[in-house]
Amino acid sequence: MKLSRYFLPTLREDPADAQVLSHKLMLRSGMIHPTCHGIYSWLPLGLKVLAKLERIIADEQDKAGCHRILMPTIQPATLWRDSGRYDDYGKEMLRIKDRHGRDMLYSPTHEEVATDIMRQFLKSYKQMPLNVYQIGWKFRDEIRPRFGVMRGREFLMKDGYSFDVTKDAAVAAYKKVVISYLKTFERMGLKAIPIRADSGAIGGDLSHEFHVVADTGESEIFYDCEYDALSANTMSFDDIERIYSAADDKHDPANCQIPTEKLRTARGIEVGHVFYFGTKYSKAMGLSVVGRDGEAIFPEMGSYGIGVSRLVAAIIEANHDKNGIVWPASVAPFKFGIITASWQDPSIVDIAEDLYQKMITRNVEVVYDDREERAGVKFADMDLIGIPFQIVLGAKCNDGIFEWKDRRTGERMDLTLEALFNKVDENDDCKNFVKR
RNA sequence: CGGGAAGUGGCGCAGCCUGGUAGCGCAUCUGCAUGGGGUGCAGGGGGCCGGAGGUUCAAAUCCUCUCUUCCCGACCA
Repeated sequence: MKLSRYFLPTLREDPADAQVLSHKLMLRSGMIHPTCHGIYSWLPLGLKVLAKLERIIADEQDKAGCHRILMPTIQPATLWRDSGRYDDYGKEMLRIKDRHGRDMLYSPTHEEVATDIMRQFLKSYKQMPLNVYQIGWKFRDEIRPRFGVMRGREFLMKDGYSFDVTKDAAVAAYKKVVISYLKTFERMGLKAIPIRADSGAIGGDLSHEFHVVADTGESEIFYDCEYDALSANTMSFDDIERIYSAADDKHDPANCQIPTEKLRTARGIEVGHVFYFGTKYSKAMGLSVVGRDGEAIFPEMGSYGIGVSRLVAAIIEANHDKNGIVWPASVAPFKFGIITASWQDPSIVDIAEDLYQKMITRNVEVVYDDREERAGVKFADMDLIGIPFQIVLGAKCNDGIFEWKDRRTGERMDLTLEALFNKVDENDDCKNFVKR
């Protein structure tokens, strides 16, 4: 992408309305545009990041054996009357009427629709275990939307629903999702702490929240430093049950088992929440299958959510510096950036154009700042929008030398074209993605 | 909804107290210069001062109402 032709409305100053850093940076880098209170349009740069997150989430879900579907945002009230939640769910649920006067709603969550689908599909215990998920928009008419997409009213969520024959199987499905979530967050460059939680409006008796550690997090969390050393790839659910973690409302310093020197205190942003709630919905909505002995079985269910649009903000909260966003490479809108330090030297522009074309041909995610601006402006914008790897073309590129800059470390090195492409390949996990 | 604050070119702000018909920085456009870390100079365009009503010869400025936004509380991915 050439920046001169891109739709990237960057701002030099923080909008006065934005309070938190991620919101300021998302507005300044032209990722989002506020459409009304708590409702945002996603501009090209922001949408690219959302798509990256979706891709990682979908990949991990698929690996965990879940099946992607897509459910409607507008739903009939009848389904919610079946589950008993139409009257229970408060003003967060946006209620509307269609032209025939039928009660409809913009869905805040999808347990009812998922259960309804399975009422049609699930006939036998042999069809389970089954786990379906979607990545779709939700609407919750929050009392007080704030912090940009961190707490918007309309938000993108990955929500999944599991159906199992027995409680043991359902709990196993639950544990599997928890582990896959940890892998998902780790791939986004995030440190996520699972914390035992109340199940709230969804109901049920087993629930975990996932908190991303960031200085500007909304809640205070406490956890054993052992989490720092663990990798999601080797972690088991037993580790999660064994290792201490709690949010501020649950943490009791007097009864905390672990020694204070091992206790970590941090701010956390809740980016995921999972529930096991048994037969609550299957019984209420009449979802049953035939068991081995011909008996009726109400599937044991769980639901699993990741706040995708909130994750964008959470990643920024956890990855920024004074110059702007510092995207982890796996979620960056563009992995590589090309900057010409002088646009008036035609040879440099030609070399930049050539390099850009070569990278495009290799299907590399690259943004080329071809604008007729001072180098300083280009550097500032590349840093603001958080491009992880930046290639700078100066006088030395006439001798075949390119400067490579790592946004995270600030490290710079001079490379030949061949070395440059090795470096590009080494850092281009898109190709690895496809291979896998 | 309760408690605070604020609405003035695209963005950030000043002007308001003490009414006289709008200004600065950034952005944008033009020209010249510049060319390795948010360039310099000069010139230009763009605002019925959130909206409605009132007071007044005269309202961005004073009064009333209203809408919107932000912060604190209850809610949550």
